[in-house]
Amino acid sequence: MTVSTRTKPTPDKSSAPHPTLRIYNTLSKRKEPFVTVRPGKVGIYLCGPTVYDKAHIGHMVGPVIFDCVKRYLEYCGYDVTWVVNITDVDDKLIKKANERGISMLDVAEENIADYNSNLAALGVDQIDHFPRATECMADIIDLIRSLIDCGFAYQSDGDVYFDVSKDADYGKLSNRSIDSMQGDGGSGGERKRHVADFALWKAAKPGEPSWDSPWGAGRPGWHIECSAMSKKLLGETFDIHGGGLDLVFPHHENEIAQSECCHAKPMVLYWAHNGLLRAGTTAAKIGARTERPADSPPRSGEGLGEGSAEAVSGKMSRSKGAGGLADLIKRQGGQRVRFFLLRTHYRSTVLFNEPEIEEAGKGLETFNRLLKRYARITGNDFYALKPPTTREDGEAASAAGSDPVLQSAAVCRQKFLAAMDDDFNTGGAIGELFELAKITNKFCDDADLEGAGKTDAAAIAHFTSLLTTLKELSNILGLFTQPLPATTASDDLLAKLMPLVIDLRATARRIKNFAAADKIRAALAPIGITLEDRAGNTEWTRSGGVSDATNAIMKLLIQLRADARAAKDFATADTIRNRLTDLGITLEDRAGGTEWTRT
RNA sequence: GGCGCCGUAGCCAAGUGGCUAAGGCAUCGGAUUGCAAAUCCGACAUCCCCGGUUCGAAUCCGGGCGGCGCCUCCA
Repeated sequence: MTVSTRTKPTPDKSSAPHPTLRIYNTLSKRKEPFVTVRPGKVGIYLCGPTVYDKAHIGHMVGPVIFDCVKRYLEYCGYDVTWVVNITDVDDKLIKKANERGISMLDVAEENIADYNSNLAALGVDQIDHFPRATECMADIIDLIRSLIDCGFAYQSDGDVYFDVSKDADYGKLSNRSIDSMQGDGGSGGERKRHVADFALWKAAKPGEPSWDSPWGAGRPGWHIECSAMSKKLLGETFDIHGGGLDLVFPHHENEIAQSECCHAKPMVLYWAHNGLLRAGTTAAKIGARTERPADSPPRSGEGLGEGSAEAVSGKMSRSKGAGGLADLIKRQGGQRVRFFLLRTHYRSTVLFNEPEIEEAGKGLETFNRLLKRYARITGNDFYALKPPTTREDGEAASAAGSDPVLQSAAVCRQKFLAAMDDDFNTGGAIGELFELAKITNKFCDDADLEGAGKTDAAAIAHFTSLLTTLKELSNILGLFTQPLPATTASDDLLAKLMPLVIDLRATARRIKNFAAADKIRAALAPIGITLEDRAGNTEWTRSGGVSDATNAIMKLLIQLRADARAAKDFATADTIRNRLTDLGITLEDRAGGTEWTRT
């Protein structure tokens, strides 16, 4: 019955196992020591999006984790090639194109642009190849022809189907048997020999985009493109194949069937599947004030109406109303979203809701403050530090010091790497990053680096060493790789107004008018601005608060000027107006109040 | 029905046989501060329930209860 001649993976052709790294393999359902097909080289293939609509946050889980996987493997000394495919031929794309009266390609281009900008915002910049199905037709057709020649596929009325009964191993990834396959076989079921057979090539229907083939005009089935593209770019057997857990069956099962029947050798050494996102059970989200007791069960389907941007509970998928990734990034910033995704192990289900991202953001601020502290103390830029880029160099650098503080940093580094070695446990690794931040802050405090210790060259050198280790490790996670995005035009004005506010408060403090000083600080709080008094100056940060902080600050300044005038403190009132004038802002006192304009 | 995952503090989340069960958020003390913020110090869980294996289990096995995914397109 079966003609499969496949052999088991051949370890003798693989590299020696990495001494410490283990990866969970969906195929074996256990963690395995990491070996590669070719010594020192790693090929990674990740199933990318079908670009029929804008991306949602669920599409970012795979890219973010594999971005870290590549960074880590390169850090460990491997030469990594990472491929993410784009499916740009598909029923849904055709449907969307027809609805909008544009071509399938235009739909694809639009959504690829959206996908790419989302990747960029999350700092995913390690992808080497973005093959598209429409650009690989020749490879796809070759593979189908080869499968027909070998007897694993058959033509049927312009379609071509894969014959699962010829594949003895069919079902090994998703652990199911052909006999258990049920259903009517979906569209084209009557043309299949077995309900589990799946299309390799679909005959064109009138008006559909199509390509010429030995079986007539048509287009490829969903699964074949991945077999063809991975073969083209990574070879017949490659190292890691990733994708969402929801792709295990049928997509990856069918990829294995196609590739292994065609090549008579294993397709992939490690199947690595990321967990899926689930919408959180708390309702809090923009525009929806509904509160629900924490122990009250979510009701399926709630909040999925037209106006709802996100599902209240349940799986994150387009059909449930997930979406608006670009808006989410606009609100929260890409770094927060990346950090949020990395807090949890990639194989876990992630409960997604915006308050959780904000909570993650609070943790992130600990690091951003430490980076600013470094700049404040040393005058140097954290982002310009040049840490070791390989595990080997890092090992040598961290072994150098005998100082107890540097020793404890070395322990953090080791635990961090141990976590990454254990199936890329980014959550555990981030814990060590926090530990390292605490050690570093404590060192600053103990050595009084913001005071008398500022001139202690040895202490500053240790401080720099600690930050360098932080950079070495955070680079692996793709965090703090570059300064946060530049401010927008309105933020730009805000940044010019704040020194004036801070100066006014400083003056009040100098003359011990703490009531006035505290009034200013209290007024900033609802705007989302926090002040931090340092030796010599005051720093401010903004998070959350009102949307138009600039306008709120202007209102505050106008009020402060009015207060000063009422108290006959014309010097302060004039200072405010003059400095605003210098910033290009004109105040106009009218009967109903003071108005401001930008010139 | 078939296949599979999960249940650790108020919340998020590491740990999957053995030192005091990481870390974050929140909360409460303390140091510091004019007061704050930031930072540091300290407090805060015996791991869903029952039984079993073991010198020893959150971690392995069995049985419950609860939540979730796939089996149709999905990252």
